[in-house]
Amino acid sequence: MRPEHRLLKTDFFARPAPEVAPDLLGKCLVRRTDDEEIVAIISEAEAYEGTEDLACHASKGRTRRTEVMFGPPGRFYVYLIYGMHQMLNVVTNTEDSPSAVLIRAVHLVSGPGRLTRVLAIDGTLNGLPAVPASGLWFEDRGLTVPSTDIELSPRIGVDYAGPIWSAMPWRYTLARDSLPGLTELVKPGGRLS
DNA sequence: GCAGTGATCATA
DNA sequence: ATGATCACTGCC
Repeated sequence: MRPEHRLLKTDFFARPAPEVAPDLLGKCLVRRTDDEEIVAIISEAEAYEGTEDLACHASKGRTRRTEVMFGPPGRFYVYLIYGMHQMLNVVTNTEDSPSAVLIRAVHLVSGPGRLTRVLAIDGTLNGLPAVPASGLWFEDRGLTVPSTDIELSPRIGVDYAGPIWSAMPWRYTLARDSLPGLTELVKPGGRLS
């Protein structure tokens, strides 16, 4: 990791999910396995905040699955959905407010299920801290996303949470127009690579 | 529009 | 033990 590739540390994640999620847009998700290192620019994220938020798994209480969200921020919350797709979240806020941000899309990959497949993410990462030693972490590579490039909309697939929580505009998407310029920056040979 | 696929959790 | 419920994707 080069000096200007700043690892996002615990304090970045120790805030409410609706603050962390938009700040993650334009940040990099870096995956290192034995073979390779893959860098992906986060282009879509959703906030799941606390026990009040009926769309948040933590609203069901503290169970074996949700245990990670009740722990310290900056750890991965990975779970399997529909028997097929691994979902990648990073735990946010404090232990008083179990919350997480779902990484929904990265540039050139769409959908939170496809991105975990591409990045070789599965449950073995669940509960691990987002640091290089885990093989998966977040970096600030100097890209700044103006707030005008961030689109807000309701979270996907959470109608069961009722009218209030399902309508909450906690899905943050990087506007399509702002993407091409951003990828140039992290390509091999690009200014920031 | 809906099948596929399996962990998880409440109910018993 | 059993069954319902999924923060999804791809093919019809």
